[in-house]
Amino acid sequence: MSDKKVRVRFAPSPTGGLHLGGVRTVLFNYLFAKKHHGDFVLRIEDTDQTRYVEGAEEYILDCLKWCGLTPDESPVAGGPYAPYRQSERKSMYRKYAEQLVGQGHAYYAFDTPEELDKNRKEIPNFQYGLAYRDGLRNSLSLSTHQVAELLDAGTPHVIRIKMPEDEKVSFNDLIRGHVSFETNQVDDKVLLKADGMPTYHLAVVVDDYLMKITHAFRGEEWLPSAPVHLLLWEYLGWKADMPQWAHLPLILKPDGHGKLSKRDGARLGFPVYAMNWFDAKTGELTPGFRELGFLPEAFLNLLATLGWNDGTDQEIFTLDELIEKFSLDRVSKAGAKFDFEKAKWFNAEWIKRSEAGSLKAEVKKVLEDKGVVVADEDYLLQVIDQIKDRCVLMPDFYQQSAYFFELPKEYDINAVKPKWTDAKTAFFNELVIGLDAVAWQAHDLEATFKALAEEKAIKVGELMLPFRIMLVGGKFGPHVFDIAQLLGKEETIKRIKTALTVFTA
RNA sequence: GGCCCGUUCGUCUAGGGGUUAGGACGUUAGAUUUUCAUUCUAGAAACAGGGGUUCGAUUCCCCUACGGGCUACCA
Repeated sequence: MSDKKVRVRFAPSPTGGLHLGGVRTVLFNYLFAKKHHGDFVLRIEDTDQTRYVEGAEEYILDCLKWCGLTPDESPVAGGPYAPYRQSERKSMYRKYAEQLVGQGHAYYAFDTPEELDKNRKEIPNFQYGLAYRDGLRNSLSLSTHQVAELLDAGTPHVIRIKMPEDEKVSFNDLIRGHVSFETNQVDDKVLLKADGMPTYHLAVVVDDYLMKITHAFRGEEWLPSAPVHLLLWEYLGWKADMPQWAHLPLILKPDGHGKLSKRDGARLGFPVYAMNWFDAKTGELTPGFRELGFLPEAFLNLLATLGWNDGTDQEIFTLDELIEKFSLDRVSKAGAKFDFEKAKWFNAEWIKRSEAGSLKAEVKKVLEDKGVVVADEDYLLQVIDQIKDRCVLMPDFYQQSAYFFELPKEYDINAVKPKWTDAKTAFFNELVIGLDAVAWQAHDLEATFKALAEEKAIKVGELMLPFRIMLVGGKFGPHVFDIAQLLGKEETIKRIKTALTVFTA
């Protein structure tokens, strides 16, 4: 097994938006594949036609693209093991299910869903298996003749695996170590549905085998069905090719307990999906990390450290670093509660560490979406350098930089008016004149400003805030003389004059 | 209920038979920033409980408790 080329797959069901945990599973798959110079496959598990959602597959592809986790093989990229949608592979599965029936490891079952519901309701701990299968309608309990008749009549039926009696199924999970199950406790899972589609259980085994998957990562919620899959690999005669399993810890709600769901996001005010997801049926929009203003690098970074660490104090990792350092044996076993505060911290760190140039396009979009005209991109770059340390999410760039591009929309008048004096009016009137002659550099501006203050016998501290409000409109932003320098002489003077009329009105 | 998995500061985690149990987010207090944020410094804050094993357990074993997952012709 170890000499085989590493091949992993992400196998989502196209039923809606892509959850945090889903992206983390993709990430771990991707990191593992790249680290071992293997292939990363995207396989769409659309075997449940009743749950199919229009646009979900495209959405998943878009998410992967945004994250930069491009599959080597996928429904759109194709590949040597196409097709990559299980619905298009439908015809492949039946023969394996029939093979299992022939071998005595599976059987036909004719019970209707209604009958089974009734049993579940009436019999405590009912499960279709050892204890009850003889009393139900299937090819184990019925005579060969009866079964043939039912089959000939086209009676709807499923194929179920026959769990063996008194056996222990165990395997070595890459994250959890030794895990074992008693077969008597596992029910006879459906392998092939009445509509001819395989269930996940059959499809995942058949496709992992056919696609030569070497390592299978999935959420911990799959652990209970692992024995079914193990047995299938064995019964189908493929045991030597079975991938190594790794069941990832779950991502939990920040408060209370349980798996994180999109409802928690709505309830607690943070995104759960990677990108906005619009449900055409309900008209409901579920917000995403991307639209909220997360950088994909930060998103990946925070996901990577949710359940994994490299053993050092390092917390900020680039994708390349993650590929280099990732290791399954450093993935923790316990579920992790999602912490949105820390998620934002990751984003702020990434913004701070990013070059203005790499932020430019996204910042420009943020500003233009708000109606701010960005005419000069070099100017924009300088603005970004001035303010990126104070932005946590990308939309913060609007609030933090709009005044660099247009007159303040409003002035924090309460911060200046109560203490305003005629002397200050005189100061700023003279400042306008004085400024006109200054070489336009922050430190020269500051010197001129302070000299004039001294001459007028006004404390500099009394003048700094009004000056800031004049240029910015509020009590925030970088050093005021840096702002003035960037704004330019003409604009600065204009803003002083404009604000003066407001302050003295 | 049954089965499976798990359990170190509020949260994410490091560590591992002998440590002042480390880091990060958040939080508190200071410093810097004539605004705010950043930054810096300091502080509070954890080994679920009970039995073993051992000279010595937070670390290894067992039990209990608690938490989570699964228990569909969904994935």
